[in-house]
Amino acid sequence: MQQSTLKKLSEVLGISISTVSRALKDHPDISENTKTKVKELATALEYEPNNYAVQLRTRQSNVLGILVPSIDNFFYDSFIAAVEEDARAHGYSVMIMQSRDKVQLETANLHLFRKNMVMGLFAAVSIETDDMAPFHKLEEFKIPVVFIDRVPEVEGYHKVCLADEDAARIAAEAIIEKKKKRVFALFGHPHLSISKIRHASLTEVFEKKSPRTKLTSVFLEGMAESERATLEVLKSKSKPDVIFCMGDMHLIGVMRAVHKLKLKVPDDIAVISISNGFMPTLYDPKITYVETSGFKLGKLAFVQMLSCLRNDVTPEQVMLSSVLVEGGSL
Amino acid sequence: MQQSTLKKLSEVLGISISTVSRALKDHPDISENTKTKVKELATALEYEPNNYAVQLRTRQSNVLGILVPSIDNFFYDSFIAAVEEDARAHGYSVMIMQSRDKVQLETANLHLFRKNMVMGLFAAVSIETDDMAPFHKLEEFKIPVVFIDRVPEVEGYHKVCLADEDAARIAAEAIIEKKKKRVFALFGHPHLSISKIRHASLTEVFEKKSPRTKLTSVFLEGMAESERATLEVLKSKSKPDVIFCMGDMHLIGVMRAVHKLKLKVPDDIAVISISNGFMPTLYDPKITYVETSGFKLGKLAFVQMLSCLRNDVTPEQVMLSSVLVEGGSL
DNA sequence: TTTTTCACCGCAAACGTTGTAGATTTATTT
DNA sequence: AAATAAATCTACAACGTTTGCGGTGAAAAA
Repeated sequence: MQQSTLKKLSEVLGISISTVSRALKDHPDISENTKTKVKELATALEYEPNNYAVQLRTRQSNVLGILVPSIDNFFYDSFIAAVEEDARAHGYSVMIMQSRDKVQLETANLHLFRKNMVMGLFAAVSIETDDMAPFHKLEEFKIPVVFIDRVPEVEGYHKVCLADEDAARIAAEAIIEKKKKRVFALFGHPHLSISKIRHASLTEVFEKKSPRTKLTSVFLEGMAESERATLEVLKSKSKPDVIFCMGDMHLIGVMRAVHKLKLKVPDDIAVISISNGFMPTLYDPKITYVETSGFKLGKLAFVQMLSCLRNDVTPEQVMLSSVLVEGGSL
Repeated sequence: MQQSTLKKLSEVLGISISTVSRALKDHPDISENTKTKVKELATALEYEPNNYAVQLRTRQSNVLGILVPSIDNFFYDSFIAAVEEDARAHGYSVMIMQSRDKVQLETANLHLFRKNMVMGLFAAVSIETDDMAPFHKLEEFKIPVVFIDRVPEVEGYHKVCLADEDAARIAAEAIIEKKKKRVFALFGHPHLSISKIRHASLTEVFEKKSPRTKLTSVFLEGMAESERATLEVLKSKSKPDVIFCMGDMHLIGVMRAVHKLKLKVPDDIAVISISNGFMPTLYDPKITYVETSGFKLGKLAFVQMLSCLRNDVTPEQVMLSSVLVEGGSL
């Protein structure tokens, strides 16, 4: 089975290729008569413009890139789902790549994005990322980059992120409200701004509003580490009365530790997390969390991308506000 | 900033475009001398072949399509992660689309895949899918389709799926082993072969090996439905002593119901599930499950795809065997 | 010396599309 | 009727690659 091409259509109708092309695009130069004839044949022969030829000619790929640490992640997959949905609706395709938190893979993927001439890129930086040069390279090629969630700390980039400061503040205030005094807080990799900001905000709120609260912070990745650290601290004599989790992975680890020690939530130990919203509902009682929706972030990032593509003047940074969802674990 | 092209390289070196092209591909016609000169300049000028031009010329897109009901799904996202990984390693890109379980979207996406000339497609059919014609269309264009997980029931397709029959059998035998007598089993949409097969297998094992077991089966989608149904049956007088869940979503719903009624697992009620392996570890005690790894399925599907692409003779259907992972909920 | 052989390289035609500029026909004006 | 204007269409050259085939020069064989 062969592809239909403009040439084929033109041969059948006995008119030139350019006329066919224009007829299909409703060019004013073409008479209504031939337009309808062309269009009819086009649908009959299931003509589809060859994307690759179009792109070669117009240098418009209509592909958007998404670079995330990993696809199989509660937060990023809902982000992707959101972007994919909107992209499709606007005639874009998406090309997804994973950095697996390796800067080497990240660079390789950026390279691929450039090679495939994506028209724009959504990116969450890897943990290892230090040098922004590979990203700059894209901008040299006029490919706008919108950073999401894990954004670079320095200025000069488009960023769409969660209101990290806010989220941590809300959590801190909820903890203070409940008169908890010994907080154990788990954060992600200290290299990420997202961790730093949340940590700084949490610390600050306690210092200002409840200076007598004892806050112990740890920075670690993944659920296994979180479980280990939590077990340790829960068995120590300065046992906390509330645990704050920066993300789902921390929460899972924490809850495993809590289960292992047969502690009751929230009586023996209170728990609060920042989360996409799914994980917290799996426990009993449901975990109280500050919502940070990947889906909403995707929607927001997409409008930002659109205005970048249109070369609109855009705010450099937009934030997605957060809200406290009470579960019963605090 | 401009793209480097063969033309540019050829102009700098004062040789023809074709020589440059061949030099970069180690064509035997080209002398070592010019080869090295060309290659050096190419790296210096960061030459990258224009994908779209290559594809236009060679009609090889090196893109593989993945069509799943949704990306934000424990099973499919690990499947995607696996395929993406292997694809990248073999020089393919992947293009991911979601059917959202709507046949209309599915068809539209198949169309897009064709338009983008993917070289092969991994597909899990939507719940609504009845007519296989849109898939046939792809094969008319010589695009091999490898169905995964949710595969069509009829013959004549490449299928890579979980050993559904096996998985259900293993679960049934585990239940019999524990001398449970009143089974409440939740399955997915009755339209999907995956539901039918698992249901048939479970039923058969009980009939053969433990005819006195009372099995109540329901077919429903999603966690809310599962929760509702479970609550109902747990409150009824013929309360089951074990609940079988066909998938993670069922499990979550079931566990919510169990939590609501403050039942103890496994003493008040035992639970067993078929799962990717992540969800079951979140509960306390961990849920006993029959493992069905999306990641492994992805790896398996990829080799199947490779042999399809090579036009090897291939088994029509390959299965991924399952294994019981004991948690403590049974 | 002439012929053959080879290693090396260039020409030119595709792939399917779009845009510019010009060609043809038809309608309108003088 | 001739000249101008408008409507409709066509030719052609790109975009960057790949590839069959033909051409060059020099070395090897005659």
